[in-house]
Amino acid sequence: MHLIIAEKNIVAERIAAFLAGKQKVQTKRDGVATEYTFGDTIVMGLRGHVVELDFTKGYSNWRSEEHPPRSLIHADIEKHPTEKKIVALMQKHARKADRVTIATDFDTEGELIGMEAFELVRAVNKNVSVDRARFSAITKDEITKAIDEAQSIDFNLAKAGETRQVIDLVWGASLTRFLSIAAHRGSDSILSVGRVQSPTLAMIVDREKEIEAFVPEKYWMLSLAAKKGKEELSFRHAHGRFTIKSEADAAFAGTKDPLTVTEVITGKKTDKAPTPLDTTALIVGAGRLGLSAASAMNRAEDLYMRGFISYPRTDNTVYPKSLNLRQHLKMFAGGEFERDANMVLANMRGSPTRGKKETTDHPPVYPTSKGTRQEIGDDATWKLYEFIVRRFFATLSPDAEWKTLKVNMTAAAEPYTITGGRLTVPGWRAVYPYSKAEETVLPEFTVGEKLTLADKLCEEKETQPPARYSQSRLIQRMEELGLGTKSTRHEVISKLIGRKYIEGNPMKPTIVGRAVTESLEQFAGTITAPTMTNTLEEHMEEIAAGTKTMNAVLTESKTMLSSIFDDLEANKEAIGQDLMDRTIEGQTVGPCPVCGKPLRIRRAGSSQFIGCSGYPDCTFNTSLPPATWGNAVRMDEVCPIHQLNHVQLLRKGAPAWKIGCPLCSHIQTNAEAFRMLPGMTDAGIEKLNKVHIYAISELAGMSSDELMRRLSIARPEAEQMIADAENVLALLRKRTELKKFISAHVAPRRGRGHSKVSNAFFSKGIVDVAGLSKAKMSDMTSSGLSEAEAETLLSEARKVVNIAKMKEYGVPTVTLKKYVAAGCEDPAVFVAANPAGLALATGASVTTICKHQKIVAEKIGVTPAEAVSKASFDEGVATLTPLGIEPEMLASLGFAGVYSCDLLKKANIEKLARQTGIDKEILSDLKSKAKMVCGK
DNA sequence: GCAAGGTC
Repeated sequence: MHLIIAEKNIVAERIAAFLAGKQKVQTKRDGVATEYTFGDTIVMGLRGHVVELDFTKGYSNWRSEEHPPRSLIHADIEKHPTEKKIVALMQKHARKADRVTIATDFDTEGELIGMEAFELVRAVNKNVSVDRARFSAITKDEITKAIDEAQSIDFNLAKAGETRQVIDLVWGASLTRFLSIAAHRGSDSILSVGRVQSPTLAMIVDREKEIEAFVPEKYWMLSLAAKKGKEELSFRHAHGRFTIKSEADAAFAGTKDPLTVTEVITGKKTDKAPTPLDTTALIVGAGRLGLSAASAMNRAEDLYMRGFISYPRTDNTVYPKSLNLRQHLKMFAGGEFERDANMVLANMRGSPTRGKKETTDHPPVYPTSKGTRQEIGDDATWKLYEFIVRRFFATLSPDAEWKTLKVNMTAAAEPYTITGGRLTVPGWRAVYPYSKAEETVLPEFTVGEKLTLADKLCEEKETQPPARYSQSRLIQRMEELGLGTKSTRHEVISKLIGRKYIEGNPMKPTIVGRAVTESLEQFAGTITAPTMTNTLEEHMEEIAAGTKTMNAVLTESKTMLSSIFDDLEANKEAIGQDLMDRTIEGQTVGPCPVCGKPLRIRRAGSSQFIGCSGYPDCTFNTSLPPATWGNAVRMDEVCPIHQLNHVQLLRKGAPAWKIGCPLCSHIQTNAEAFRMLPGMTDAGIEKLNKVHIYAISELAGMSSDELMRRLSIARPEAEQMIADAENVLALLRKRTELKKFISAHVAPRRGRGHSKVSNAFFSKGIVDVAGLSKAKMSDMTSSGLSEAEAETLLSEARKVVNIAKMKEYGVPTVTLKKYVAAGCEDPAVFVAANPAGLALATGASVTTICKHQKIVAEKIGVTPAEAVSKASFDEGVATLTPLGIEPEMLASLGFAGVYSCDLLKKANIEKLARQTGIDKEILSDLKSKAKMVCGK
């Protein structure tokens, strides 16, 4: 049997289809593992790497004394299967195979993946012959030829790939652990370091520093408006930017009639059609459509898996010869792009455009089938597909041609100029609207022609700092520097965002990102420079060429890392302290208004607040919504009044909740409460704020001496104020209680939140649960509640009030709970209830019940229900036992005063049915049973 | 819990 192993399922499927010819291919799928069988051949796909490198067991504990970060440099490394199902399937077939062909992608990583497969195959079948097929396009001819002329695995090339794996793991893991431990960072906030991510982060940090250090310079631009007939045209001064004001002024003064055309230059310009799409160009194009790099790649992956486009991870910018371009244009017949496709077919350029990079593993990204808006569904994904289609069209279309015109003139002695352009041959631009071509059509000019000066202008401008990186710009830079690969660049950006190293769009570093970069630059500069990748690649080439061994390269790399650790360990305390000091900055929002020490965002569990770092000497604090609404983070904006950084709450998948200046917001929230003080005005509130009293609770808790001193007022006034504040505070507490009560019993609806209902109640004078229990129905329905909701709320409120009363009268909590469960929390209902019924319903002793009823009855001034003695109750209930009555029914009977066989026999069925709600027939049944059981 | 590289 011949086993063919491809890098991915989709390639396996196509290899099988090509090789099977007319034979039928049998597909067997088991989760992620799929195999394709025809004749004596099985083709299966891997999922890229199916094994992973990791340190041996003892190194998994980060804080192990025995294995500190440094020890990872020389730790043993093992390979673990990560795709167990696929490995199992491969080994199952390998056992029976007499030929195995590795058909992974034709690049370094593909060779390594192939070697991994080889090792797994040989582990179960020592003698099987293994060969390697290399193909640069997945077409029938290429594949057939590659399998027929299979070669052997290039172990040197694979070893080169493995060297990269080991170096990345050792450097990344050891430095990540060192930095995280030094800065006391936990599992959710580790400080990661890597050969690709660290230089990428450093680029963003560098750019930010350039922007900060930028000093804008003034310059001046001169222009004039000239009239030609009725048309007014704007000419620029030929000097361009004036950097010296006096020169600009002189030129401006010299700009006057007569205006004379001195030169008319016409020309032609070719506007080249764009080149085929590689991954980077795809991400850049998607960026213009408003997609992030990660979103673009996810959508492209989706389009690829559904067969709409070719493989989206490619560095190739040259279409392979085997690709039938005409056929791919014809496939758009009958669809949305038919007209454009026909136009391209009719005017196709001699050969398609080609970019600078040509690789052998995958073609450039192009459409592989016709999709409709409906099929593709998602709007953004459709736009991406359309872009790929139109780019494909553009690469097959003729270049565009422009006719250009440049007119020079003088205004007295000052030279001015204007340029125009007209698109004479639209070419590719007719099918590719993504880069706009602005036409400026100028009228005809002749040399010596005179124009009239209509206006002149001297604009003062400033040079601008360099722009922050957009995601696509950064990915372009990464590619230029050789950082990452087509498949990983966008992931690196996502990783930096996830580690909270960078934020925003365009991207800027966070304080943490900056601190980490600067620490690394100082102590482990190698890892922050893109040259580490370049050097590694050179070494890999040498290993592949056989001029260097893997071991030699690893030893050199490890020696270098060891000397970095000499430095790091010697400065461990300082590095850690520095990182901690600097990253705490992110939690600092500015000076405390009371004592001037820094205010910090503090967190304890899910609650968060802003507190003074001078605590406990200074207790100033402001509240923040709990972290379930989002983590509080500092913003760059600073409040001009309080010099505090603005704060916002960030939660995944939700828009940011901007709190603004924490003190402004604190003052605003508390102003409402202050206004409840009798005679309080806005000016009064301001006065209080000025002496650092920001909340009513602070005022209520203050000593009169302290208030007298702060406000310079007399004692009676201070005492009055504090008393008023206490009253307001008590009222507010009741309100809070009412709010809680409402949110517990009223379901929120769109447009009717809990606070809306609460506020409606407050405005009607209903401020607490006791008030609610006596509320009028009309007040409740006009507060936004339905009648049914109002009924429930009312009865719940009464219940709460009644329970409170019962407690107050002296009914112990434990028993009270039982009475509540039996529906007897209303004191009036409770005292009137038959003690036997209560005893049966609650299980409490009848004596205790009578005692409680007596106490409560006295308090509310009524006579309690007739007492029942323990003896008569116990005896009576015993006589009922043989009847086997359900406990619930027994209680109902008890409440109606029937708790013995005798009482049952004497009962009036009509009346009993009304009292208990039990069916008459059941009752008479019981009664006759009672007569039989009890006799007489 | 670390990296970067495959692929889904």
